[in-house]
Amino acid sequence: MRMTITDIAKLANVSKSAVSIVLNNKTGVSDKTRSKILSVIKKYNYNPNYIAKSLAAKETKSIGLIIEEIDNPFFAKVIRGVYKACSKLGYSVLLGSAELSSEMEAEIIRTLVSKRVDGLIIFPLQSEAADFTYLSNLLSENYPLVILGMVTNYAMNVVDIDNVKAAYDAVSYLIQQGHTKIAHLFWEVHSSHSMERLEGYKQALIDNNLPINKNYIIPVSSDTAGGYKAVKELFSKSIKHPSAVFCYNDLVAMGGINALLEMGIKVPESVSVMGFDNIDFSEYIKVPLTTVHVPAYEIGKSAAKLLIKQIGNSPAQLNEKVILEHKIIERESVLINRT
Amino acid sequence: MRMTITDIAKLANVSKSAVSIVLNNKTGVSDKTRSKILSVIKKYNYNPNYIAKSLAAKETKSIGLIIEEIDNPFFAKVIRGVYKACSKLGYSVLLGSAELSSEMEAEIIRTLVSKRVDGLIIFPLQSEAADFTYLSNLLSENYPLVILGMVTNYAMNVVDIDNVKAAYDAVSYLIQQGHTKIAHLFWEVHSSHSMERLEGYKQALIDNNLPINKNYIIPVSSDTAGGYKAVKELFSKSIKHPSAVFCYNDLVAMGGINALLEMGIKVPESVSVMGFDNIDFSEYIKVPLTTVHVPAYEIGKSAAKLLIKQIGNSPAQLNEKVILEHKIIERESVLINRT
DNA sequence: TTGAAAGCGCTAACAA
DNA sequence: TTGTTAGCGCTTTCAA
Repeated sequence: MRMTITDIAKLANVSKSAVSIVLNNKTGVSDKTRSKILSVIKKYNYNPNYIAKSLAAKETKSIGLIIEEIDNPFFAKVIRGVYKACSKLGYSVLLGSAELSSEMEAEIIRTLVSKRVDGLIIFPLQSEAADFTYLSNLLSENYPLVILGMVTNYAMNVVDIDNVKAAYDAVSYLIQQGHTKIAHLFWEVHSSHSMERLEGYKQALIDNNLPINKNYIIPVSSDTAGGYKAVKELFSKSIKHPSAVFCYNDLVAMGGINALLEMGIKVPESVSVMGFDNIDFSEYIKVPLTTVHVPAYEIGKSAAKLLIKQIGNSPAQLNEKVILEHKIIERESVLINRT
Repeated sequence: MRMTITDIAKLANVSKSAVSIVLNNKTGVSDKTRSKILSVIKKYNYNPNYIAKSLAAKETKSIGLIIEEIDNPFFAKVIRGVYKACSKLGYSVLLGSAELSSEMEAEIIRTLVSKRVDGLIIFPLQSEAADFTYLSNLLSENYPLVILGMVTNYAMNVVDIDNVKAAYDAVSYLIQQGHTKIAHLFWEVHSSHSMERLEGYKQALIDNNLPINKNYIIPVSSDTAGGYKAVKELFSKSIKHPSAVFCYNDLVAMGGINALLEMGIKVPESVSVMGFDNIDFSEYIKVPLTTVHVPAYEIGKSAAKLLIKQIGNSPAQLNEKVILEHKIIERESVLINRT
């Protein structure tokens, strides 16, 4: 059987509390006792039961991280950032992947809360049905929470970029390069990122007195297949083709470029495509991607730091917004206006 | 304050044990009692404390997953597979990323064991110093364990492909295409994958009566930067240049191709390059990658299933090997021999 | 079918 | 500075 604190106490001829004090690096025992206990611990390679400690101390030093798809490079970076900050600050991370289902998301939250994570970082999905009721429960309990996206109507801690602005900047950039017919492949899932990027797209068009063409606003899944399919359809329709397409993310853009190339349409000579996220691979693809850089790793780190700060922060519920900077990365998928 | 099982018991006028039975879907209460308890639980939206349950029941329904780099697409896929299988079987996953440090790895194992995960899936790093002593501890405790790689001298559960064979096949393929001067960019970290792929490379050369040229065996970091750097150096040396390079993984291959292209060397016309892993992006890059497919997602899933099976499996310690199939994926980075 | 009680391995008052 | 004791919120015998 595994050793317990009681065993150690007996072996060292001290009380459990003395061992507990030593284990937690607190003051209250003499140096002699401490070193005696320490040596027993080392000798038997004693590894404290954190479950028992968690129950007694009412904290688990674990947080939950809920994202959509683990193997999406954007989320992978976020996860890494969260993990990095957490491990530095002594927290473990329990992973949750909702895979685009908000019921799943609610379910995951339930089990993680049940497992008493000290706080939660959530990339929120907004379905018409579910909305944020499950989040508002947590909020009303004062559960430490950081959201990776904007949420209206609730005061929450958020860490994100300004997606509206970023999309606005991206589309404005396209307009500056002389484009007037710009399509947008937006993420079909009703999420804050999806909606905000769409909004930024529209706003840029409006501010530049360009018409909003419904045929140019196309819902896609957020992966290469989504971009591929949408572009194939769009460019085989007998409508006036756009000269540029602004994509929800780099994956969509990659799929789109492949479709274009396959149809014999040159990128960027015939049509420009703009991505979003600046994932690691965006510079290695056939046409290195012009995109907007989203500091995913930093988002993860900031979120974790903010969360842990809030966990420490007495019962106070923060309402802090951390908005990180985005940046247009010029590569080769958008034709530069040389006029 | 949060509700406890005692609260629910009082509210429903029953004993704690009755509530416990209902909570765990066991038999031993009448339907009437059960539904009464259920309604109270629902009414108050009671969420059991899994920490307390874990302490009493001596299982956490969590497993630990320790890999090297979260945002490496190969590991991301493995993580996804593990997560998928675990969530289906009612387990949570605690993430650990060792970031190439075997001290880190040992440390992570320690905390995860302390948090009493029911089992561990580990992609093992082998440093000369640390070796597997920390694993053998777990083994001697009969700790449920699955290793994502081969380990000699210890009987362990492993899930992996046959890396020696896969590398052998890859290099043989290159030889079939007429290559005789084949370089290998191998992962500088002393891991089973690294060593086995190197071995397969050598064996293929030997079996085909080709010399092993030390100048052609180059240690690299396992990312694009590593491949880029190594190729730049190799092809600026005044030695006979290889006509093909077999890379530790796709990332290395991508970096290598970029270096080649930058130097004005055509891929595959002048030099062929072969990857390993078949990550999602390998088909989207400038020269779509010929590579060996590693079923990362399935590896993750199998590992999780095997682990959970072992967790259930009384005190028995298995020594099961699950070797998944690899497969050469022909794309465009290796020139096909048309003779 | 029910309930009482002991115990899981810790922490944290409180006394000594 | 030490040790004793009462929980933390569950599960699980064991009687009733």
